[in-house]
Amino acid sequence: MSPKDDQAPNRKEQILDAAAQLFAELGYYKTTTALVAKAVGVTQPYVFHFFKTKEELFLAVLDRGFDRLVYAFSGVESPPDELADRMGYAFDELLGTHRNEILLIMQSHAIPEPAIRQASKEKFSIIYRRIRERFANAGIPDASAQTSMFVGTGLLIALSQVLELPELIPWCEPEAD
Amino acid sequence: MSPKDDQAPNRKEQILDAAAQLFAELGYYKTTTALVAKAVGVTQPYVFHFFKTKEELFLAVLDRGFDRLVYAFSGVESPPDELADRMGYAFDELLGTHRNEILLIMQSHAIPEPAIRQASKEKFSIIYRRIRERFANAGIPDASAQTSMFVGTGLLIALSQVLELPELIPWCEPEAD
DNA sequence: ATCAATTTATTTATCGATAAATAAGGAGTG
DNA sequence: CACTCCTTATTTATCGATAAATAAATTGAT
Repeated sequence: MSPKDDQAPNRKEQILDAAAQLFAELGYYKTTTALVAKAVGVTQPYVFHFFKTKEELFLAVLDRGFDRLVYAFSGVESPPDELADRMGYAFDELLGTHRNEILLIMQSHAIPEPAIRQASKEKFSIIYRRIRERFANAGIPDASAQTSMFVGTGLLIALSQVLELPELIPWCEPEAD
Repeated sequence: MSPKDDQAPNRKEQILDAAAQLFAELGYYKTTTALVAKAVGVTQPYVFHFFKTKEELFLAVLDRGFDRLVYAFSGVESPPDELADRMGYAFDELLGTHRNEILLIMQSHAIPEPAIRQASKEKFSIIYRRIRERFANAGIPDASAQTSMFVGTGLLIALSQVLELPELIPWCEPEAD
C-alpha cells in the first residue's frame, strides 16, 4: 500500500472536480463555497478543511488545469511540418475531455485577484515558452510569431465556445456548398 | 439649445467614464457602485438615478466601448494590401486612447451574467462580420480565416497587456541584437 | 477481546462584512 | 412654489470564514 492510501470518497479531489466545473460555469465570484460543497455532498465549512481560502481552492483547480495542458502538449510527437497542427489537435482533444478546465484557463486572466493574475501570468508564460521552444527545435521559421498565432487561436476558440459563436472559427464550420 | 442640453457636470457621462475605468481595472464584481459614485463625487444611491441596476450601467459602458471600436475600424481607409495592417494600427491606437474600454471589451465574455454574455456575443458577432466583410470586399483571399486571425490577435494583445507579458506579442518587442 | 485514548471526518451554528437597491427628504434657484 | 439635483437613512441579502461540537473509526495497552 502506498503511504497515502486514499479510499472511496477522496474528498479533496471531489472538491477540486466540482470546483473546476462550477468555476468554469459560473466564474470565480459567482461560485460560492456553498455551491461547491453542495455539489460534493458535504457542508460548506468543510471545504475550508482542505483549502484555507476560496482563492486557494481556485488556484489549486487552475494549477491542475495548466498541468494537464502542458502535459497534453508534451505528449505530441510529430514531424516538424505537422507539429503545429498536431498541437492544435491536442488542444482540441483536451477541450473535449476537460472542457471546463480549458475554458477556465483561457479566462483566468480576467479575474482581478492579484494572486490569480500572478498565477495566470506565470503559467501562460511557461506555456508560451514551451511551445516556442518546440516550434524552434522543429526548425519552424518565425517560431515566436507562430507561437503567438497558436496562443491567439486558442483564445479565439475559447471565446467562440463561451459565447456560442462557432462562426468565429470558420475552419471548423460546415462549408457553404 | 439642443434638446439634450447638458451643462457643466454631465453626471451621466462622468459616471460612465468612472465606471469604465473601474470596471476595466477591478472587473465587474469588485467594482462597487459606491466606488463609482466616489470617483465621480456623488453618493452611491445617486448612481441608480441614472442606471436602474449595476448591470445596466455596465452594459452602457460596454456598448459605448464597442461603438467606439466599430467606429475606429470604419474610419480606416487603405489600399487592399495594407488593410489588415491599418486596421491593426487602428486597434492599437484605440488601445492607446481608450485602453480601459478595449481591455474591458476583450474580457467581457468572461463575465457570467447572462445579459452581459448576450451583449458581448452580439457585439463580437457584429464586429467579426464587419471585419470579414471589409476583408472580403478588399479581395483578400480567405477573408474568414484572416478575420479570425485578426480577432485572435486582438485577444492575444489584450492578454499580454492584462498579464503584463509583452513577450506574447514579439513583433512589438525590441529585437535581440 | 475489551476498553480507554486519540485521531479522523464531518456537522451545526454563527459572526462580521459588504454590497445592491429603495424610500424619503433636504437644498438651492428661477 | 415647484422643479431639479442630490443626500441621508435604511433594508435586504449573501458570502466567506471561524469556532465549537459530534460521531465514527483506529490504535494500543491489558
